Amino acid sequence: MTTLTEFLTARPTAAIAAALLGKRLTLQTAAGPLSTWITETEAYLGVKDAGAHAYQNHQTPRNQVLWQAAGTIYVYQMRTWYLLNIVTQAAGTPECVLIRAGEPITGQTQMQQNRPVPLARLTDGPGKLMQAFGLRKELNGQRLNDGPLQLDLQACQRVQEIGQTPRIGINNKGSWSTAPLRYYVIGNPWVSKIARSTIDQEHHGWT
DNA sequence: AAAGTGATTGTCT
DNA sequence: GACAATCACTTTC
Repeated sequence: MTTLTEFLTARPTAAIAAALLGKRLTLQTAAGPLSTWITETEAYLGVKDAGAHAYQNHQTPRNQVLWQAAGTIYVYQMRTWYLLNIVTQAAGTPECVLIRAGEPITGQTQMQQNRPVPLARLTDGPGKLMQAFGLRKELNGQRLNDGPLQLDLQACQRVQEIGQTPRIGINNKGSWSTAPLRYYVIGNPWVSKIARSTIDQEHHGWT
């Protein structure tokens, strides 16, 4: 049995980001559980990564929770949206994985109340996922699996094929702009910026 | 289908 | 005052 801490520390953060695909992410609410299969992630490699908030160990009030232990939730605001990250590696090593999208499993009705759009556009982006969950910054600094937000390492889909591209929105950061640190489930409809023609209607990219 | 633009708001220098 | 780990809408092919 792999513990959450082992899962989030025993290998490089890029490998953790890939391993998170297909895992179940659930938010417990008064209206019941809102859960998704993770379909898209990005790795942020801390002090050496020019695209990361923790680049060169630069600490600010916004990003300070990145230096906490693996499993700490890092939420920050991007314009009018909120983005969810999971801190990886030991305390003091400010790396993390951005959860960019997920396939709805349960709580679809509730999620569509939080974000009134068609199912196909409900959770196919990092800001959209957080809006569907009805979350803002309240979970920042809290611990995953120690509150309403839970990652289930047992329940998971198996990914047919993992796609890899540069991270979205990381511009003018030299080789870090092109580093292939974004991972996604090829064929899944709930992935940001994908061509409809590549969607696997039958299995959504799972085996 | 892809590329471009504007909205909008907290954060940091 | 500049800018951002986004999104939705418009334009163009």
